[in-house]
Amino acid sequence: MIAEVIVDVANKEVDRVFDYIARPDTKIGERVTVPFGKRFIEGYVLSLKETSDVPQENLKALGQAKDDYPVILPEFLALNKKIQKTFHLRNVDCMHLFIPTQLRNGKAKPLYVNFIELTDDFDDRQLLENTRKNATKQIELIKHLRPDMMYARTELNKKFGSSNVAKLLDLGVIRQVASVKMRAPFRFKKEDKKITLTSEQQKVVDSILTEREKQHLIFGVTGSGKTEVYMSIISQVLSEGKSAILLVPEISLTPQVLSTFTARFGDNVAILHSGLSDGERFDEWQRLRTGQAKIAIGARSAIFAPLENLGVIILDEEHDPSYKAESNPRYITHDIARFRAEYNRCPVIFGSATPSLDTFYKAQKGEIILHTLPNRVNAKPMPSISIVNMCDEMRAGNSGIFSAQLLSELEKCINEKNQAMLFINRRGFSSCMICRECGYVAKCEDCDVSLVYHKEDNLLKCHYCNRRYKALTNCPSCGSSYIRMGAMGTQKVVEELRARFPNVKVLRMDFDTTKNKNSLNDLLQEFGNTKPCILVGTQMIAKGHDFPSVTLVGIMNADMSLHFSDFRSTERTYQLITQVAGRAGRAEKEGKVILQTYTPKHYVYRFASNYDYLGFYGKEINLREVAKFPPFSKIIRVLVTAEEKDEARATTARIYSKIHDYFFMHRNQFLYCEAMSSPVSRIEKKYRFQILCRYLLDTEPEITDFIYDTVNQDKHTKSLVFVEVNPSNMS
DNA sequence: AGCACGCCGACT
DNA sequence: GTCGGCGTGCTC
Repeated sequence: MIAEVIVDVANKEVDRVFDYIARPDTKIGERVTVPFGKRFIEGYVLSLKETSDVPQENLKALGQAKDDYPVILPEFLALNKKIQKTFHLRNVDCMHLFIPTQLRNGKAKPLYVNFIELTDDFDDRQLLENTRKNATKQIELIKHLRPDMMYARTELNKKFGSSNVAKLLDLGVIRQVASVKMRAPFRFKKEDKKITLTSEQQKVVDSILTEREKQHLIFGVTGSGKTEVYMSIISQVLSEGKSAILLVPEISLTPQVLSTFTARFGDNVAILHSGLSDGERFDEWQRLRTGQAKIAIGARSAIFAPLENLGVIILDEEHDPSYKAESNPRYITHDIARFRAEYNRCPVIFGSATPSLDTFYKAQKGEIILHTLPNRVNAKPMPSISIVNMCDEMRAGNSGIFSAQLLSELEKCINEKNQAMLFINRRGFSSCMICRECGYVAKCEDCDVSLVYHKEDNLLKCHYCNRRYKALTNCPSCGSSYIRMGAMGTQKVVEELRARFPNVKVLRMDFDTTKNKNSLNDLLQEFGNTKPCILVGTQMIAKGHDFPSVTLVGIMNADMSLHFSDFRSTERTYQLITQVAGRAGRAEKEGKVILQTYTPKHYVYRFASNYDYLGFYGKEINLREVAKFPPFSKIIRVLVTAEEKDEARATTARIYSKIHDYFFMHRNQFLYCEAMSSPVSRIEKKYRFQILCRYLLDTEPEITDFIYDTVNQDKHTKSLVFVEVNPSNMS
């Protein structure tokens, strides 16, 4: 027998199948050691076959399997091709997605814990003979131990003293057994709480369960009880002996969310997220792999949970950007979910209060079945959103960062001993030009996206067509010289708050203050227990935390994400506002949202403040269609980086000329194709150039493939070349 | 990626 | 004469 093996070498050159003479017991999907050149490396068995095209004398024998069972499930081997093709990933990188890194690094070892039990032939007489009468602790210990029970040695050491335990071990009264312990990161008591669904929720559950082989979108406002729908569907598929995957954005993997699920499903839940230690993560993976746990809950990468016989895959907060892996093995979780669902013939459920335009567009076309939950379970209205025009504030002589209205609401909130959250938009601090008096924002005349200021040549550039404009010193609309790049830090806001409200606790939550594993939870706990209190933070505060005492939410600079030079910026802004607003008035108290902006007339605010998603969608999808942006086109960015500027430029030019030839022959499908220096032209000592293409979707796969092929052919250089599809971060 | 072979400069 | 620079070529 011949085994087809993928070797674990991250290089395009060797990223193909190598044939080896198989062992009789070789299993498909196993991790093996193989002789490769002069050394021994790790590989994965893709398949077995009878004969090889490679001359017999060149074949080497397969080494030993590295694990007790094949680590890669048959499903993943089947999906491998599909994933590779859609995301143009290397074979090895796919394999790495399928198995936990801890296993590869050999870092995950089972945790052995020493247990103590009574020896079999133990009897009371022996006890009395062998222990001194005054050894009270030892006698106590023996009385404590029940036959047929095991006790963790560390516990006994603590209770009775380690010397006493050792003494009894010596005497042979008790003995020690080593046993593998599963490190369970979060365990909550299972409660038999019966959930009752509203008729609306029940209808969604029923209709999804009758259309099992389809994709579904649950479009439900904040508080409409999507979680109950998920749990109900998961219960159903579990009762059929199947398994389930629930994906949530990393940031919302809070103890609150986890306890909801573990309370319902107990040990059947395995949790995969970045906060776990290597050992914990590996154990959770194993519990899934061995069938001890049938529900995987986790962030993006949990889509690769090693579960067989899937009954449902759920992506909660479907619009969340974290579902797109932006670096190294780049993939879109939605697509992987679809592939797995097709393989398992089970439903995929996307859930969101503000679905991404891509997903909602598919729902409109009928590719995805749309379910709507328009009402909140507690029937409370959403908090009111008032829009404050910061230009008016400026003209009225208030050049500070807080509007008069926000200040007075803050005061009121504090006096009533409630809590406030101030949200700061950090996205796109890489500078757009905005007039602080009239709200004018420099935009490209051809593309209707904000221009980006390039410091090195003092120009404004459009990232989508490369058109250049002179940097502005005065506002072209009102003549004011108050035109500048806006960026506001959490720190500054906190300082100003402390100065204005010296007696009020102000907490800061951003990337800096939440680096440690537990600091996020500590911070949230502190916020939960302090009243009154103001929490200042970025994106993070927008998600999933329930604080019943928050009655005021301030959005400091709503524009920032709006004027980011990205065709999705309006969509993002809408989602952010809705999400942040949802933090106010969660319980009995009524909530209020103050939204500060320099461009109050923008349609996104009108729709967002009325919670009118459909209105927003209609307007936005129209604009996308007219301007031929995704989902009506595809944008590809080829990024070239190199230490030497000329090297990078030359590589870019070489690739560009090939793509450009192709572009000329297929003019009708392309919208444009340009080479330029990257917006941030140098990062980490490397010069960056890019080629941007935008094309219609008709003949799409061929163009995409062509671009990837062109890039792949250009090896031999010192440049690194990356291809990105519909990139959202263009620095 | 590694690790070989391979063909040219400064050392005992 | 030899040790060693890293260019290029192969790995079932």
